[in-house]
Amino acid sequence: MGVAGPGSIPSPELLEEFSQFFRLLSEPARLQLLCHLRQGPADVATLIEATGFSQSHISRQLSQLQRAGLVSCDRDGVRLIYRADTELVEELCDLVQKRMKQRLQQQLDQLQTA
Amino acid sequence: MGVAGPGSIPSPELLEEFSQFFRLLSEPARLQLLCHLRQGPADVATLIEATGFSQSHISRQLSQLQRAGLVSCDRDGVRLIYRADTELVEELCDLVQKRMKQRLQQQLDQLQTA
DNA sequence: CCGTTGTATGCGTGTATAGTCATAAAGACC
DNA sequence: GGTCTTTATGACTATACACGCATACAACGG
Repeated sequence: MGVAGPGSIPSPELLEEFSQFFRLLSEPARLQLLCHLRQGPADVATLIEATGFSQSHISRQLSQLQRAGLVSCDRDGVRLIYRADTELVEELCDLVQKRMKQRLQQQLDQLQTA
Repeated sequence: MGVAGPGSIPSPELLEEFSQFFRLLSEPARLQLLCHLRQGPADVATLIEATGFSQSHISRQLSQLQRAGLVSCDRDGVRLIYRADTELVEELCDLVQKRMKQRLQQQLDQLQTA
């Protein structure tokens, strides 16, 4: 075992699962829906209004998020009320944002040193 | 402010940056490269050998990862030795994996209850 | 049962990009 | 300079999928 650490290489299947998950978050539309839902549950009409996307598009994106367990919904009569299901996305975004800040700061420092 | 929490909706620009970042991780090939590099620095030939991808493909993917600050490289003569630059990716994958396990466990419990 | 409202889905289009091959560019050695 | 090796890039193809339109399907009210 090398000095670099014990982490071995994930199986192709796991790699595929990870990438599929990140793929969900790689679309601004879906990220936007998740953000709206983190403010509290909302029905589809509200989400359409908020995002400006077509009903069919919203419907499809929400299905994908639901299959991944990131959102779920209750019926209110014929309406569906969606809600975000985990803080996972926020935690992920927090990590990424922290790293983005860090990088920008480094670049700033380099410019000032030079 | 609602009871749901203080988190406001990110600007479209930030949303775009997040999604671009996650997009990088949404490709098994890139994830695979990152995993290999986490085992320690490696030259391009090794990465080609390990992944089976063409040289041009590897080169492009590494450039993308480098622009995002996830890898960097040193020259050894004409060779480039790449290295992973942050633990961010591991942390992200750990979070996702934790959540995956959690979901599977829930589904298991439901089946056993029913 | 029928209309109305809200959600899902088949289909088509456009765009982005993964991946390859051929080739150019850059560095090392003679 | 010429040649060899390693990396980068232009051109191309194939595929995935975002997104909208039209429409089918489901749930409620009369």
